[in-house]
Amino acid sequence: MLSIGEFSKICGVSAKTLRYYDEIGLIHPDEINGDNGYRYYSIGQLEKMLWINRLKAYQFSLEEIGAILDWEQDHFEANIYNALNRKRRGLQEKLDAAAYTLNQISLDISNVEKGIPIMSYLQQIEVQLVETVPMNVLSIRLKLSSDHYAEGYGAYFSRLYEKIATEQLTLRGSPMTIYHSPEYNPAGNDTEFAIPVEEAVTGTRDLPGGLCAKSVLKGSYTQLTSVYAKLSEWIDREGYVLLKSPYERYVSDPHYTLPEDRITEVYFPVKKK
Amino acid sequence: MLSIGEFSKICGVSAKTLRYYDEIGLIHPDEINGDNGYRYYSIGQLEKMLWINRLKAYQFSLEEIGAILDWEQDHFEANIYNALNRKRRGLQEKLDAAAYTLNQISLDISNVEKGIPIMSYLQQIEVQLVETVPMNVLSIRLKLSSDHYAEGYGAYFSRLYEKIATEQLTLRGSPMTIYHSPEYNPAGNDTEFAIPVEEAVTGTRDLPGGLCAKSVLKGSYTQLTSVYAKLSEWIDREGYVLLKSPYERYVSDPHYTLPEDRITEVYFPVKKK
DNA sequence: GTGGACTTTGCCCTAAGGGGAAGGTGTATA
DNA sequence: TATACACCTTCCCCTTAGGGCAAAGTCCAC
Repeated sequence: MLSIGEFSKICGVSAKTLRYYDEIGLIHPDEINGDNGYRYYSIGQLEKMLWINRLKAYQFSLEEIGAILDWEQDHFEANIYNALNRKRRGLQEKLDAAAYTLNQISLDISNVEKGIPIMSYLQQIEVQLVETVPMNVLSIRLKLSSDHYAEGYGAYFSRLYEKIATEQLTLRGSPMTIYHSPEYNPAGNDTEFAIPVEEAVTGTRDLPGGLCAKSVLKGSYTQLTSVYAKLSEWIDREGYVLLKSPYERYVSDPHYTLPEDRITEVYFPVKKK
Repeated sequence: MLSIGEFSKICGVSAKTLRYYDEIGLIHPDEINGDNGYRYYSIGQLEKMLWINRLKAYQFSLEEIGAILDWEQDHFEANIYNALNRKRRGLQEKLDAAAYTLNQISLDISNVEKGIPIMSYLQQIEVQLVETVPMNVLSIRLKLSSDHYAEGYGAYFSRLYEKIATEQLTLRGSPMTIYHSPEYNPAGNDTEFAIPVEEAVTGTRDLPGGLCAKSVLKGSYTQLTSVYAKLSEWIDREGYVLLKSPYERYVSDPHYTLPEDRITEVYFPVKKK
């Protein structure tokens, strides 16, 4: 039997952590001295602890790890296979995001080297005043959390496209999303996915036209808030006022376009103050 | 002026977060209504908020961001240049670690596909019983936190090598570290860096030889705890007992060897029970 | 027998907000 | 003008995965 200190040293896990894992039921010492409460771990528990460490390295939460350890033997292989694959996809996404961030920070650094102020890219965003025409759109409106936004984009637009295909409707433009939420909420925003179509059928509604401040974003969606800020600043400076929910028009399909090549139009419906 | 909800929507930051940033002094609303406490943000504050968002994306902590916002104009460029470069290095390291983890998980997945149990790699670790000879070692012993371990390795061994060079000592083997801590502690472990030399001078000590259980690790140091576990299991099964602190011998220099090609020997000084 | 090393529980703390309650306020509409 | 409802406020508790520290008890080697 190994004392908590010995077990700790062999596994590279602090004694505090081992007590915590005992508390949450992840790994209980094989034996606890009834008199003094001293924890004693068996040699055989080392492998379990290594397994926990490995799962931790794969960024499973302790709760997930607890569930994995509880899995029965019979479906273990299929379960772990699925869990590892899911986690791999998640890690890959994080890796891609990190690579993107790294690229961004490198651009900022080279700008600083050239003496270009970091936030000066805002000045490059151009705003025009346009008159949009009314449209008939097929749409779904729902609360969507921002971290599921990418999936949602695919899921809901493809549902709309499916309907357009099966009901043989006539496509009239690029897909759009309209943001109805009064404030930004990471847990879920009131979002409407819409695609312009010719026919007025159930599920379609009229999207009124009118005066809009418009900007075109070339690049990743992470830059969208900058465009929003720029548009807000512009309508304020030019004496306009936001009339209703902003919307975006996706000129390039994100499924077939690299983030840096995407073109997105942002519309702020406005009127003169 | 923008209400907290409007400001929130434009910046993509929740109202809750804005109140929190107000509380910690990161960004105060330009105006607060004295009667009802309503927060009102100016259009001009949008750019500051975008800047904060950008720094957050670069994984600066809110505390760091607060400090950056407080920097005076005169040294701003040099300061931000250094800060961004530091952060870039940090992100790159995280990226590399994530890539390594991703590779590991992929290996595990392919093992599961082949029906090989994930933890079966432990069976591949071989243990031998060896008799080590006494050595004279030049050493430094100190508390070293595990996240500074890699730097420490470089710093302390190079200090030892420098002394060997300046005092013209005779090298007698690969560098080693001896782990004296009774338990693993992420905040700092009692670690001794040692290099065998011929001459007994100040700063050297005798490293007694004796019976050892020994394993050779080929690969990244992240696998070290597995070797420790295997050695512990082995000495228990074979009826030995750990006599004193384990130590490692770095056969390949990590500066010139890729993680997957490194060779490290792990010694557990033992005696028959 | 004693000293020092080891272990126990208990309490508070972390970063960056999220959730929800209770209550006050602004404004569009009937 | 009354009202409904959307919006805003503060307050309090909760989250992850433990770390730090204190007070007290215990083990083992000399």
